[in-house]
Amino acid sequence: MARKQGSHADITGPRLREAALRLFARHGFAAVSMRQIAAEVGVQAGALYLYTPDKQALLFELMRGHLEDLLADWQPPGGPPLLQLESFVRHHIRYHLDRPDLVFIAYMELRNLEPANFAVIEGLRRDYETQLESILKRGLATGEFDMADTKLATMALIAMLTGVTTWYREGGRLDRDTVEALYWDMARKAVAAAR
Amino acid sequence: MARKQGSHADITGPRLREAALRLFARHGFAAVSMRQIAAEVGVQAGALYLYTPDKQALLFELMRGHLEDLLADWQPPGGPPLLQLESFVRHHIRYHLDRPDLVFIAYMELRNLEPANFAVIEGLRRDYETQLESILKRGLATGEFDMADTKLATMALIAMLTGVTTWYREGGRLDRDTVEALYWDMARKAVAAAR
DNA sequence: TGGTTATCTGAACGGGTGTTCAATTCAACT
DNA sequence: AGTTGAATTGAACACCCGTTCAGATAACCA
Repeated sequence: MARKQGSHADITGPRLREAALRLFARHGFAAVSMRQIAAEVGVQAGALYLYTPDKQALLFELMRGHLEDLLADWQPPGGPPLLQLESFVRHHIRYHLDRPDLVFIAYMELRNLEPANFAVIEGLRRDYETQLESILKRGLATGEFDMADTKLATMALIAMLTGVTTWYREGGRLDRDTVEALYWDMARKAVAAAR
Repeated sequence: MARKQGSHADITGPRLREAALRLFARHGFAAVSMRQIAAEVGVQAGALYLYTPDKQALLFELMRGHLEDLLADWQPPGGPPLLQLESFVRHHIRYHLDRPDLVFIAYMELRNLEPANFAVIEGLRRDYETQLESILKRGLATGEFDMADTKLATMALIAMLTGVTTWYREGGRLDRDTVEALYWDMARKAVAAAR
């Protein structure tokens, strides 16, 4: 029963990535089989290999795409470090709330990447962290911020912000704008210089 | 070749839990087989079932033990909320730095718990979060703290603190006491009332 | 209308999975 | 010295894994 209506290649490809993303996020990479993904797509397992060389590449491409989009989607605005930090924090929260599944697997499935793939992903993640640390360093220099160690502060802030995906649920008690504002408030205070 | 030297039951049991903990943390629950664990213990796979009813129970007991220990190990001291918060934060950092593998699987393997087990673990985790939130609420009442939402602040602080396990390495640039002090500094500022 | 080709099926491959259990081994006790 | 029984082996069970590929299908092109 192939080729039922028009070419399926441009439909099955995206559907494969969507199904893999959802299932990996829900059950974990190792716990999901190619046959489960195929069933979700509505196809036999063999057909998936027209669209991905193997299961590992499926995971890697999802993570790489996510991190590259994250990096490309934010450019530091001009202005004082405080304004740059606000832009970074608000963007981080918004971006993560929009893509909970991608964020989830990008943090959870690092262990399941082959060494070469892991190195690429880790590099992209470090690039992202460096963006934040640069802001903190600049703010430290101007005296707007105060912290004993910019690297630790970077990790602490990113962990705090990324944690939003573990509890935020659409339609819950707090709306997205409020969540964004409250995280920005805490982040700002955490690194602020005493006035 | 059984019973080589003395009774092995009180040796194999703990070794099983240690091996499972290490392997689960390193490769993930779903990616580790009972045969791999058995090899680490130095025994055939069948023998593991003298010490655990099944693989799921192995994971569940590790997580339950960790969270129960975490809850039992800290009692709020008397005194003002600021002092209680300091005690909580410092204890959290110390406890997590001492048990990186347990912390890791307790956060990463929730998806692999059967529903009944998940409910237990989630309850324990909520109990722990409630301890922190109580402190924040009290400090908000006394005016020592200032935050718009205690629940969000609780989640943000815990995420920030727990994140220490993702980057801290023994013998690294910062020692444990410094790390503890710097996290306490950020946590304190993040919820502090403007002076 | 007939041939071409992208798309997919369905079976197969070698191997791994969690779990069970009869049989075996051997320290300890009588 | 003989018996007991805790501890373990090793084989077996039924099933699932990622991946490959010859063959079937059907939309498109000449």
